[in-house]
Order: sequence, then C-alpha cells, then structure tokens
Amino acid sequence: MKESTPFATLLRDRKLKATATRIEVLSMIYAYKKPMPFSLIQKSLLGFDRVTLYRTIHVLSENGIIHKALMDENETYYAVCSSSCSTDHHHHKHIHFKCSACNEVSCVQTDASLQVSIPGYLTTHFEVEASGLCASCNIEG
Amino acid sequence: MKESTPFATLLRDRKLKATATRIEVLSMIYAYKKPMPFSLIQKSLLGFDRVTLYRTIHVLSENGIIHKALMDENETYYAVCSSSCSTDHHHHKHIHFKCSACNEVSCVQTDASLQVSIPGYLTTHFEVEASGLCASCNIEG
DNA sequence: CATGTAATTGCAACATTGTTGCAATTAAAG
DNA sequence: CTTTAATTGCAACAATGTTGCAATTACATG
Repeated sequence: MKESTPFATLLRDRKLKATATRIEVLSMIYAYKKPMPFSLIQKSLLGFDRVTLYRTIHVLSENGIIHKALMDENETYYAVCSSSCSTDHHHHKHIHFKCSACNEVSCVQTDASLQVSIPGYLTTHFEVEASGLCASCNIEG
Repeated sequence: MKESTPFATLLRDRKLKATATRIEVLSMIYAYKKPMPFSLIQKSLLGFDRVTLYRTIHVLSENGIIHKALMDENETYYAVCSSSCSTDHHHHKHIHFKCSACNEVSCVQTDASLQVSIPGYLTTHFEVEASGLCASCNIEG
C-alpha cells in the first residue's frame, strides 16, 4: 500500500517513512494555508496519540519540512516550508506577520533585500516577526 | 520602609508597587546583562513562590519593564527594557542574537535603519532574531 | 506615623504541555 | 513474502502554567 501522494513522496525524498500521521499532519498544516497554531493541530488530529504528534512535529521540523513561526506569545505556529529548505538548514525569505486586527498569522514573502548586518558579527540566519495590519484589514480599516 | 533604589522608583513610576519579588527579579535579570533564561531565573529565586514569579514576569512584561527575547527553541529569555519602552508598547531598536559557538544570547543595538516594509501592510512593530557568530567568537574562530 | 484599602503573595489544587522507556506495529527494502 | 529498522501507542512521569482564595503587604491618606 505504497502511497504516491505528493507528501508521501516528499517524505521519502527526505529518507523518512511516509506514515499516516505524518501525511495527515502535513496535509492539515498545508491546507490551513497560514501558520497553524499547535493547539489547533492537536484538536484537529484526534485518533492519534498525543506523543506521536509531538514526535511527528519534531521530525518534520528537523528535516526542513515544516517550520516554527514564533509569535511573541505562548502559542507556537507551524507552516509547511518552501522547497528551498534543506534538511540541515531552513532558508526563509519571508517574515511572520501577525495582524492585530484579525489576529491571523501569515508568512509574507519579502524578496526585497532584507538584511541584517552587525559590525563584528557573522550573521548566518535570522527571523523576523512583525505585527500591525495585514493587507485586508489595512484597506477596510 | 519605602525603598528608593532605582528599580523601586522605576516600578512606582509605572504605578506598580515596589515589592521585594519585583525588585529581586529585576536586579537579577539586570545583573545578568544578557537575556536570561526563564529556567535560570526560577532556579536563582528560591524562597519565592513559583506562582509569584510567573505573575511577576507577566506584570513586568506588560508594563514595558522587561521583554521576552524569543529564540527558535523552547526556552524563553527575558531582558530588562531600555528606557524607551512604554507601558503600552515596547520599542526595541535591537535584535536578539544567539551565537552558535558560545550559545550566548545577546541584545544587539542596531541604530542602523532596520526597516520592514511590505506592500499593502502596515507594520507597527517587529522583532528580529538572528544567529551566527558573535563578535568574540568571530575573532577567535 | 497610624490606618484603611487595594494590590500582591503563598498555598493548594488543577490543567496543560512535553518527555521517556518499552512492547507492539508498520513501512519499505531485498 | 520476509526481514529489519523505524514508528507508534501506552503508561507513567516531569515540567510548566493557571485559578481561586485567604493572608499579607505597599503606600496613600489623613
């Protein structure tokens, strides 16, 4: 019963077994379109063991398939990585934006030159978390 | 017994009672110089109730006296805010940098124009978390 | 400087979140 | 189909965070 769905293939490419849990978690996060709160992932995945979910999230993160989108709060959000993420390093040219009006979190692509240079430091990786009004709310308000 | 230490004064300025817990927590984080891991704050403050520490951290954060320095991990770090932070908004012109060599987290001032502009969005606040080699490790390595 | 009052604390109990070891199950390679 | 290593579920535990309430404390006021 070897599935050949895109996610199953993606998993095997990364030398990971294409198990039901992993495929479901991925589909769910992917379908959500925006970074998905961990608690919601949990709620939506009844039928799987709580521990399995934790382990699944760990494995998918470690292997550059999903990534954390930390917000300045308690909840952790997860989103499916773009194809440029490798096993060893996440390469995101986007920032995580939380709208203070609709409270939605989104991954915003910033092809603009987003750079961080600190004298004397060697910056190999950085993440940006922003808040304010998203495109929709900015128009309406 | 009205203390007039700097932290006691700072607290009263923000309409907060200058209690022993708050002053100790503040002194401790301040003395640490870098963002201090929450777990270490806990360990260092035996004699106070666990709950009191949580509540203290919440109050100090809410009032712009300390701020979270989130790293892409599980542990949360706290640092004393600069004077520009008000009750309603934190204004940090610095980024949080974690050195991958010495593992130290530091607040790095970036007076350079660190800007985030997304077409259609109104960005009122953003945080940057970077990693790589800090000044010390960059020289030595 | 005594005192009233609202804020803060400690305690107990609970809820949530995350971890570990191990036996049973399963993916997938041959 | 069989073998094997990875993954899962379970149980038990550890850590983390929350709530209500009575006792205590800071400090404003007189």
